Amino acid sequence: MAYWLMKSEPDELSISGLKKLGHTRWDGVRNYQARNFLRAMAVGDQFFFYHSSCPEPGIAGIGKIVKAAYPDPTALDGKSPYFDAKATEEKNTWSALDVAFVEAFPNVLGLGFLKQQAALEQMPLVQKGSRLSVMPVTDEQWAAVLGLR
DNA sequence: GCCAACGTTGGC
DNA sequence: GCCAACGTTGGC
Repeated sequence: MAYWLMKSEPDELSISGLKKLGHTRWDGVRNYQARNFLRAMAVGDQFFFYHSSCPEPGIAGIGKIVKAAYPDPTALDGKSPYFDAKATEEKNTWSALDVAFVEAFPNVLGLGFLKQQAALEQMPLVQKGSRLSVMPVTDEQWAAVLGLR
């Protein structure tokens, strides 16, 4: 089993939103590096749910993968903000997967706080200029974050 | 709203 | 294949 971190704008989907839904499709990823990580995810893998572009950016909880990557339907949907004119039914570059709620942290672990943790300094998340929205998390980093809850 | 940093596009 | 211009991300 592998560990990951995925960013979401809470206005779009927050950890409490995922809790209410139970499970949902994770779609709209339009970056090749992030997409390749999506495709590497297996059913049962867990991920830190990160809130981005909001008043309190940080890790807000945990989710898990319940269905491995498949072609992202939003790329073919002209009404979707994630529509990609170059994508077709036969050749859809983009991937989505299904995730489920696991846990909401009692408090969001803020980005500033995470940056203070020596155990996390290798994470792209805390590195200057990094905009990667899906990234792997090592066993050690996973355990370190769990210890901060 | 600002802006640094990055990824993508497209002319050459 | 280079690289300038542009668009986007995301923290502040």
